[in-house]
Amino acid sequence: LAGVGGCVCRAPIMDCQTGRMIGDLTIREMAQRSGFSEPTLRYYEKIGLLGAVPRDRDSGYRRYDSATAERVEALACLRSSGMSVTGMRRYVDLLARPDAAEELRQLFADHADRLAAQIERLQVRHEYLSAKAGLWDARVRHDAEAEANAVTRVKEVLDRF
Amino acid sequence: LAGVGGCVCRAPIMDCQTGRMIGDLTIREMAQRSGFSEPTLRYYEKIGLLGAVPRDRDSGYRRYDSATAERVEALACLRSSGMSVTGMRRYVDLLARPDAAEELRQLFADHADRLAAQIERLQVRHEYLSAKAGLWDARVRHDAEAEANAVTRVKEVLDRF
DNA sequence: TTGCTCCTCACGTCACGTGAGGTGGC
DNA sequence: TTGCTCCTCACGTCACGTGAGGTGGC
Repeated sequence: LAGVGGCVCRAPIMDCQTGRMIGDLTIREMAQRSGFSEPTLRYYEKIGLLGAVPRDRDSGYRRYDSATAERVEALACLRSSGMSVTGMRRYVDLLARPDAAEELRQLFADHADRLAAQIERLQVRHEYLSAKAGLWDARVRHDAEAEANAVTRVKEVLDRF
Repeated sequence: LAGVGGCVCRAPIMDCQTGRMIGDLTIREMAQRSGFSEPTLRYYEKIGLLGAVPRDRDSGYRRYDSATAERVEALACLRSSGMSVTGMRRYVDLLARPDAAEELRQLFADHADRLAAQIERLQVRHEYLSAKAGLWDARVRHDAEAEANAVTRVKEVLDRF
């Protein structure tokens, strides 16, 4: 993609080298970008979360265009904030409705809040893990004072759960 | 528990009102503290992750003492940083060995790093979700300028994945 | 020919969730 | 008696993962 330069048009354009539309992604690329595995992408398509994913004329292979890729990335954010597949299906259904802007706003705002709360919990857990690492480090070094301090630190973190 | 006050001893002591050892937790309390569901706690016990959970003499109900509760909380931190059940079993096995301090230090340090990386990714996803909420908010308000700004913001966040 | 990526379809797996049927103290 | 929490055990479910068997361009 780098070095193509000079193209300022927005319409899809063919890459002379690969014959693929520039910007379209293979399933492997889509998996890496989104964090979903390849089987998961096929699974989501099968159960109707992605609609019709475009295919390469010749090979029949999936080609994720920018619209599909955008949807996949939105789903990845919702999934990683703890939304179930049922919840994602609800999102996709809303997208198909022309009058659902307010519901969509609400859905994203809710999930942003949920994710923020989850991040806070994970930060406490992170402090716990590093306190535990410190504790075992003190034990490895046979440093009784550091161990006592680490024990105190672990207990303090536990109280924050 | 509040109002018991005045007790500075460390040994378990019986609560006159409930007949339970002070500090011991029911399965419901353990579930709330750890974030695991009750079935999950029973499941983990069944597959050997918790060893022998103490039982109430009379009722036969589970009573999570402080040692068990500490283990459950450690497992909760490892689980929420993405460790599999197999990984948690490895942790439990290390705990049983007297010479595994270095491995345990490494295990916690690794998982602290992993969790830190995960938190960073989630923060980007959070920005994406709130940018999307802003986008749909602009659409609800029919504010074309805000919508254009929101589109830009969403694209900027996407580039950070 | 080898190696690589992709395909479909069926079955397997992981980590629980649920529900039936039952107990024991206020 | 009712309501509440807890129990065991079997089966169900969710969200994929894996593996067999096959294709198509370098």
